[in-house]
Amino acid sequence: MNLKTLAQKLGLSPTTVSRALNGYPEVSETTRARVSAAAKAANYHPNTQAKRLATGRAMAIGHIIPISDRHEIVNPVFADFIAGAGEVYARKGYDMVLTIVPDDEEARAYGELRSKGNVDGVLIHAPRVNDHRVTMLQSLGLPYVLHGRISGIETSYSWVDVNNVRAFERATNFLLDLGHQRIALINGISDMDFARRRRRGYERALESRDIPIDAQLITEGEMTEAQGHDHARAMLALPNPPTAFLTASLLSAMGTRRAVEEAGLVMGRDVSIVTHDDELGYLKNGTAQEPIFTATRSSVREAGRRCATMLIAQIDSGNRQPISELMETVLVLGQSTGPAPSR
Amino acid sequence: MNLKTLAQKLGLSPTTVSRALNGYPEVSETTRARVSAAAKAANYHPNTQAKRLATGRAMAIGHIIPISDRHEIVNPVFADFIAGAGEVYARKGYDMVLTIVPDDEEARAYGELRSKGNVDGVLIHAPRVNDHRVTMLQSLGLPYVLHGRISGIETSYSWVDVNNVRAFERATNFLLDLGHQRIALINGISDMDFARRRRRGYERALESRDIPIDAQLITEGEMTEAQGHDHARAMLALPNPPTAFLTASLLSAMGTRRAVEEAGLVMGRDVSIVTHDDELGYLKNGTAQEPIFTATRSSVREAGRRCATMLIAQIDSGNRQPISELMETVLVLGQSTGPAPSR
DNA sequence: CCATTGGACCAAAGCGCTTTGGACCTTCAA
DNA sequence: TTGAAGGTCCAAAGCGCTTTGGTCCAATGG
Repeated sequence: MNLKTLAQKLGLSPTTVSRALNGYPEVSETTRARVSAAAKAANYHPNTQAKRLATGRAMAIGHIIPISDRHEIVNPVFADFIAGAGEVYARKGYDMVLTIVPDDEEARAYGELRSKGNVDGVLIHAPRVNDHRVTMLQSLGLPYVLHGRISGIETSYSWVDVNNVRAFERATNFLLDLGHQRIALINGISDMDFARRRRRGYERALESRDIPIDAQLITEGEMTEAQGHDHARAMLALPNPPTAFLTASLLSAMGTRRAVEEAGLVMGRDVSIVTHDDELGYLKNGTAQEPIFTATRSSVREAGRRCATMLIAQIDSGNRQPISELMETVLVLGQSTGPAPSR
Repeated sequence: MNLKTLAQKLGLSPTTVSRALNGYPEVSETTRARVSAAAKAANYHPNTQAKRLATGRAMAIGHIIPISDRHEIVNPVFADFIAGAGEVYARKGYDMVLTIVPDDEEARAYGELRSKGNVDGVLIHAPRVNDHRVTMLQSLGLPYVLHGRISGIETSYSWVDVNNVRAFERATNFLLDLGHQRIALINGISDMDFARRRRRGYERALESRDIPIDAQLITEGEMTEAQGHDHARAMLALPNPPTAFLTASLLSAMGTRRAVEEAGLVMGRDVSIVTHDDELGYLKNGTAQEPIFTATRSSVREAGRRCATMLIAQIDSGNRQPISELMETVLVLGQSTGPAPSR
């Protein structure tokens, strides 16, 4: 079933049918009703490719996922982000196009997406410090929104981000207020912009209380359970071990807890843990009422929604003025923190 | 830059340029070389929409992700599967189109995808018992491949699946061989076909040794850390607690371990755990050499690759003959299992 | 020497839609 | 009564590609 046959069946021209279905004013309400009824009855949906070609709009948003041996971007956070963005796309009639690409071909992939014209814009994941993608997209003229920001770049761009500095500054202050002096940071990969910002927040809190920063208490890496465990275990074996941990993800926190318990310590009494919680769908921090870990919380799915909304707004309006949105975290109290143990 | 201007620049007709770039024989090798050089120099890529319209092929595969409050399909397994499939798509020049849809609109979404013509085929995730999607797709005439199978359906269809029955039968036998008699199964949601099959494997092993199946030792649910923990804890509190657990995912296994340790027991000595391990990128079962959990292992990313390969083969060949592929698991030995404790 | 073959190219139609630039008719004000 | 205005519809020209059905010319075989 295509436009032409539908039009014939109705005794109308394709023009009129198209206009009726697309809500143009120059068609009487009675025929519009007739047309939409017939379209529904025939289960007619305009061919996407034809529509795209005619309008010059792909009605699709691209997500490029680099894949490498060293580094996993296909992570739980990504899945939830996608889900959030996808909700918005579906509502707005956009498709989501995912491209998996070896990370050394990422630049080429953006260029191709652009020149082949199969997306109207792209969403940028996991920006790194000094990330080159923004300047590349700028020169390509392809609309984009970043999930995160890029330290050390001067061009302005559109982004949605969590206030990571503030989140980790607050979390650190919270632990300091509980009397902890030896606070460890188990961070994400230092190359990642968000990790850099979290560290800054952590350091800022310590500095403001004149507590020296101990490099031994700061580690970074892929945010897995094993990482949390291994790093925490190593730090707990120090002559002067930390009494509190700040971790960058729930998985790291789970690993940290395991190390704590293996050391014969009790979480929340001997050792406190504060983590960042992305509110992933299948990886919950206890229940909403009773969190296990004290955590800085911010829904990554909601971030996905906002990124998508922002990008579509930019595309639809044709406005290339960079805009941005900073999401604040909440600090939820769980069972993993308590006053620093007295020596 | 489009075909016409490129052709003009070369002093050729669009026909010839198109043919040169698409490898048709009726063009001399010298002009072909000239054309492809010019195309590369001009960074020319044929417009996807136009190509699709002209060829009638979307060069895209759809994945429909239902989303609901009760049930999370946007899970870690999904992300890795997507990554595997996406690798293949990229290599073959296909796009991956993700559609996030409220689960009560899933059927409509398939129909729309079909009639709007934006994909050439779909990959079906997480089939449930008596899943209706296969019959629907059959009647839509849209090529598809299932990741998993559907118990209780008689029509034949194409699928890629892990031999879940065998995997869990072997795992159970392994525990039985170690002397365990009280073996618990912490399963995925019973509505899921894979969960049904795993249970069957578990029960089959027990039956073959005349060990009664104890309903108290079988639970099901979303495969999260919390589920593993809560279910294991409850079972360990039974008057006659299990000495071994079979879990359906690494997260569940981690939760189970936590419950074991909370109970003051030692994993691998007092309580054994065998889990299924999907070899997720960011959620590893220890290292390849030293697994933490004894596990039935099968890469879900590889399954994604095979599904994609199979689907594309079907689409390209036009062959609608159902085909299938059964992947066997390996049973890797970790530190989580040991002989049953003597009373 | 002529008909045939095959190699290299091209004009034009078509994919299914949108959109421009009318056409036709009714209504209304002057 | 007439011209303008407005409402409703349509024919046809694209969008950028592929593909059908050629043309033209050189080579080849009888």
